[in-house]
Amino acid sequence: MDNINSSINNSEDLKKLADLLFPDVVNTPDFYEEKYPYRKLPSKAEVTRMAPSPTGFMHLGNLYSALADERIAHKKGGVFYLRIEDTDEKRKVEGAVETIINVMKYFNIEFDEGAGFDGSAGNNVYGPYFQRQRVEIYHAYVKDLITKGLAYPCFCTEEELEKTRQQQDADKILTGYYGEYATCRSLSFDEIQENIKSGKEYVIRLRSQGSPDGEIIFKDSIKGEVKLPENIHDIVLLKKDGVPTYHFAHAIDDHLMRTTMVIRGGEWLASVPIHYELFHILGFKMPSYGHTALLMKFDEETGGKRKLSKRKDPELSLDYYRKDGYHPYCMKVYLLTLLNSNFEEWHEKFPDKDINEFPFSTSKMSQSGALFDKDKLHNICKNELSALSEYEMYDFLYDWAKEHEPGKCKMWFADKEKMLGILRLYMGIGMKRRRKDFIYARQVFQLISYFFDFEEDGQQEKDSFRFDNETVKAVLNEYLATYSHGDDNSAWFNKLKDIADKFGFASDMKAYKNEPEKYKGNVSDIAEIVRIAITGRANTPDLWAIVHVMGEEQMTGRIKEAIL
RNA sequence: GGCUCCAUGGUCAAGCGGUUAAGACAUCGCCCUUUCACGGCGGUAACACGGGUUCAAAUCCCGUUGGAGUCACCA
Repeated sequence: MDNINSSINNSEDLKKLADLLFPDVVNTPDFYEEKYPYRKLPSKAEVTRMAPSPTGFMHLGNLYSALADERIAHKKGGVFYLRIEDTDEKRKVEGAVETIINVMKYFNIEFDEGAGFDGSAGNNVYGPYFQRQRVEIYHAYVKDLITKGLAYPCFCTEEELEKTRQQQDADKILTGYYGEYATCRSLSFDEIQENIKSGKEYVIRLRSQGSPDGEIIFKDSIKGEVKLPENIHDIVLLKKDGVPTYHFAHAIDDHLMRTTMVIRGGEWLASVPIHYELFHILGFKMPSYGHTALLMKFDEETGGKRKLSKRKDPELSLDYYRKDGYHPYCMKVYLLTLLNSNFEEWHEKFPDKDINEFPFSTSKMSQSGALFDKDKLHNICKNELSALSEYEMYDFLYDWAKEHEPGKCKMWFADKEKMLGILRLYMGIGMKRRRKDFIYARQVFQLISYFFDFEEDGQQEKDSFRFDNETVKAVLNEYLATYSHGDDNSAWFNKLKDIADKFGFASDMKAYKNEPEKYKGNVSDIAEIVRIAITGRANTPDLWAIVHVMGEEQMTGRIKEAIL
């Protein structure tokens, strides 16, 4: 250990230093190695994790990579756990952990162990899963590193650091705390003791063993072989409050929790050298890493793609999708199609198979960042929703409405049979082919609103008649006069044809097409008048079916109202 | 700026040295049709650029350009 370039180079002084800094730490790394043994899992099973900081804000990108982690763990009987990276007090938001667990639950992604579990099931043997509750573990390892001369206290203030950074910037050299700029590297034991006695605050830094010319070649399970420079920075291991930085906590935790694969956002790729050095210096085996391409968003301002951002893209928050009532299953299908390029094909080939049976693979993950495409999402929603039964749809809508539109929920669900009828009609159940009108809950209720709040003159804009008032009234009066609720679809439509003939509209489309100038219009115009009167819309599903779902009374009311 | 990753239609993407360069979404047209939707058929639309290597390059190499990420006592 003579290449460590320490001013304190006899092991006795190092031991003294370690005891000075961490007098209360008694456990050694060996203790924890024994306490958290390797997991006994089926071969090829992977241990993955989701490790958010407790800001409580989750966006699509989080779900995207969590889904990858979850699939990888669960496809072969592995473990997927939740660890909370709460080392930064400033980020902490009350209730965030619950939010995270709930959101994940909403999207049907369950953790096997981790934060939020009480341990009664014996599934938290690798805990605690909150990093703030693990400081004694980190301290044990840091103390060990100090004993080995691989870490040291640094008393530099933030101002001093900032100053050298600016100087380095001006000199156009690499910024950071390394080599000759790592001034606290060479402090003697006495100097350190003096500083501590005088109450100076300090952090613990890594004594980096990397060389400026060094290169590491690392195999990323998504990106393939990546060449990166060795880390040479004496990065902070423990902040002045004794809490570890992300990098250090990551190395300790993923090792002790026996994580085998880390799937994380591509923004972490650049810090792999740090993690590489940390794992090696600690004597840990590295898990395999997969850095996902970041989910991008089209930026109106710049006209280009960019990473999803929490601050700028609230509409990509998972809450947004929950509020509008996007079905979690559809979201999952969409994310899966982005995640694995062959998923879409597989899903189409085996529409009845549980999507969890899909052979998910990191090698099929995209290299470049995908742009979030709402059109595609909507298309998937339409397809997936059209495959549900009316009862499944009913439950889904009810659950959503109860939570997000409690005021209208009562009205919508007052008559269960009516609602089921509407759903059958709009989903095309019983028809040769299903309709695909539904995208998300809020949109569904907009679509079917005329069954309910028509009279209340809702926000819904009504389509206007394309014929003069007189004609409209005459047609509607005739419609009412001849209407008989017992008519079947074709009898009903024949009456519409009769009305057409009576008022100079063509009842025969062919005849109309041949000589359009001979008529005022055709049956479809008659149907349109009736349709607008009843629904307020020029476009709806089959009118006869609508009338029979809403009932004669409501229909008659609508017509009369239109005649007024 | 340094380092790193990425580059096929508007979007997501197949492609692994020889293809008429798939497919999906979007878009447009036609058909079906009382409107809408569904469905069917068809169209527009791509290998960023420049050099190599090779009989042959979207595919391999180098450069350029472009995009993205990252350079904290944040994760």
